[in-house]
Amino acid sequence: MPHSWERFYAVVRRIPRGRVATYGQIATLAGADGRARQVGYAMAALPEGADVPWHRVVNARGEVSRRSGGSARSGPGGHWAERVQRALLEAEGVAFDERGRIDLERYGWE
DNA sequence: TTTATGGCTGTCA
DNA sequence: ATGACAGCCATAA
Repeated sequence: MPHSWERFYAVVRRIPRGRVATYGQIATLAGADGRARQVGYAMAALPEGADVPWHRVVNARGEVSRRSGGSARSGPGGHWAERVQRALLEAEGVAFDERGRIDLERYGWE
């Protein structure tokens, strides 16, 4: 696991329970402004069981991004991730609207 | 080395 | 509001 990703993970670990942050935000806070895509990459590579609340990271529209790969594992990079992510957030009190989107004005971090 | 490939994002139609 | 496009740049091959 590349060292550069640790910076992203460190920022994600600071996201408070019940709030969400965008990829771009993570990149900026990690001192890598404009590298949102790398953040997504790092999340997808995150091993299952890592002590990083990856589910609190969503895209700029406040929705859970679709995974492209076909991995069947239930970890961050698998198919089930979308469902798991939503379930974990709802369990923390984050509300999704009928379209599966989060109100960033309300649940956004910072 | 060079190329391809993205859990993205801002802008514009 | 949604969808297409073009930048973005670290990894992997």
